[in-house]
Amino acid sequence: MAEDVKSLNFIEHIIEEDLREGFDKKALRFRFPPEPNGYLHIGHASSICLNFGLGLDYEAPVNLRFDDTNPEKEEKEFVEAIKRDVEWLGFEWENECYASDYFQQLYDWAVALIKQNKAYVDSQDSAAIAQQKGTPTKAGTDSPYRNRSVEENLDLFERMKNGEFKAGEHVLRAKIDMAHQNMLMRDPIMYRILHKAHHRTGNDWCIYPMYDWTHGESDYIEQVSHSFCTLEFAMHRELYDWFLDQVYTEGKVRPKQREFARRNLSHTVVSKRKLLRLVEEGVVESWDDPRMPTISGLRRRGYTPESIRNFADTVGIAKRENLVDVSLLEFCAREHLNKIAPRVMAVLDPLKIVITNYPEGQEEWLDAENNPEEEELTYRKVPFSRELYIEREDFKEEANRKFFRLKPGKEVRLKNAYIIQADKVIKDEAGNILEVHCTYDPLSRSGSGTPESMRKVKGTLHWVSVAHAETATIRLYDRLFSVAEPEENKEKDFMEFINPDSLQTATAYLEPSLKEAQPGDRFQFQRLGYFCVDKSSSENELIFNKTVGLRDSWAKIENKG
RNA sequence: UGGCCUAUGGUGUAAUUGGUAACACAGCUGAUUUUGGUUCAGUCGUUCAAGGUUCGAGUCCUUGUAGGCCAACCA
Repeated sequence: MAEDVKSLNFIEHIIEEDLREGFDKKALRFRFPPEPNGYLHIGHASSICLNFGLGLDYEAPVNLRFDDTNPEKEEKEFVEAIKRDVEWLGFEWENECYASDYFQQLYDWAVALIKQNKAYVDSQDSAAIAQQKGTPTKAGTDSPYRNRSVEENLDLFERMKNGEFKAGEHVLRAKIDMAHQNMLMRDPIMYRILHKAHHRTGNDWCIYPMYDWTHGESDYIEQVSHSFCTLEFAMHRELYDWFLDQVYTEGKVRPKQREFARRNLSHTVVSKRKLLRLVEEGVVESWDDPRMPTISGLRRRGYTPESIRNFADTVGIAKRENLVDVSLLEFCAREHLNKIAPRVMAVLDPLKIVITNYPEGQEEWLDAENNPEEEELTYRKVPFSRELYIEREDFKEEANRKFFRLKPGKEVRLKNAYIIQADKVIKDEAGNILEVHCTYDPLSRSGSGTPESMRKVKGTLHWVSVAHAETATIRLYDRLFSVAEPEENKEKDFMEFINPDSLQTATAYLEPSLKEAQPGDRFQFQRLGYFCVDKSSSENELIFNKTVGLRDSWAKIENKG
């Protein structure tokens, strides 16, 4: 049996090679390490899918670890949001970990480093330290405090911990090499003094460890075998390894850091700082505004976890610069929504039509298919009557042969109902079309099996009975930025590229079955797109968010003229 | 001026590790269709450059070019 050779990404290749070289498969362990200082976005989703996906593939545990070493920016609110997002994506973590849980261990190790004369307390300000750092091409110079005695260092460090100094008075630095080619190795800071309450440790500490000192050691404590991060940390790897060397004991798993390129999505930005600006400057309503590339925004927009996971898988992972087109994300949304979203009829831009030969006051409840993709077809009832709304753009007084919708003297089918023909256009004095009078073929009812109903008619329109229509507010979203790479132009602020029409609101008329729709429910408004009931929707006001439109080949034909 | 990383269709990734460059999206044709949706069929187009090793190079070597990253008491 020819086994399908599954193509692997470079990270899987690394793991496979480690396994081949004798690494115990049972010792495989991964982690997803967000800093709880903002909301997760689509870029994080890639990382989540990567790490948790590896966990699933290799049956290895994956920890969710909050990298909470900076009490100035981190908050519990973000911890909760992050947990909710990871869960929503459908992943389960083995342990919920916090770097702050390791503060004591980290401190003990730091003391040990001081005793080995591998760390020292520097009492200069940050400007002086930066000054001595040198440049990529010029070696740095030693701090005047570099050769303090072990005793003095121990004493100072303990007093730092005890809160005897103000922020900025001292730092603890690793003693490595001020002339090192890698600037990160030029005596990196391990601890700084911060008199700030931490969201978990409260006021227990007033010294906080830096990222480099914390991250690798946390991986080690958790016995993470493979620690994946983005490319900008590549230079940190040397330091990661150096710190690990200081604490590593033979026989334990030695974590391995490897770097991948972050995923960039076209027509949006995904840096926390920039997303924050969008929120703070009111460009969007909140972090979970459906235009935001945050996971919570995508959720509110109507994306499914499956579609996001599938997107991440399809995009893959590598080490080169990239810009993934949003159209791929949209494809993934449609692909899944097409399978699961019930079809309904809604008219966003109504044009009234009157079926003149349909008896006044009469109504019929017709069968409408819920989803043609389902294995077993189910139906609901939709009301038909003399006066209907159709989409304004579905009628043209004068149209060419390619326009197979409603036009004078030509037949179209009303979805799930009858075949009609336009007879007369009623206009106001300004020439605006007020309504269109039509006649229907009583024998052409859909599903009736009559020869009339089987007639081949080119166009099929969606419609809603005026008398039975529910109204709803519809939010139509477009790309937040009008250019593919808003951050590309270094001279211009990315905010200049904001698409002013990223949100439009409309009042729609819906078939009555939608009255019961609940927040989070997703539908396909036939011929229009996928829509999701917003969380702010209520009994009094139904609110729908447009997730994504259907593929629109008519728009292409139309644009070609 | 230094170091590290990367380079495969328009886009994102693969290529059983040196053996016929493929998959998805996008584009374009056509078929089917009571959604101009879905589905199906077809089509377009790719190894940064120049040398070298080899029977054979996207893969290895050399040089070059282009892009990204590196000097926060951020992560």
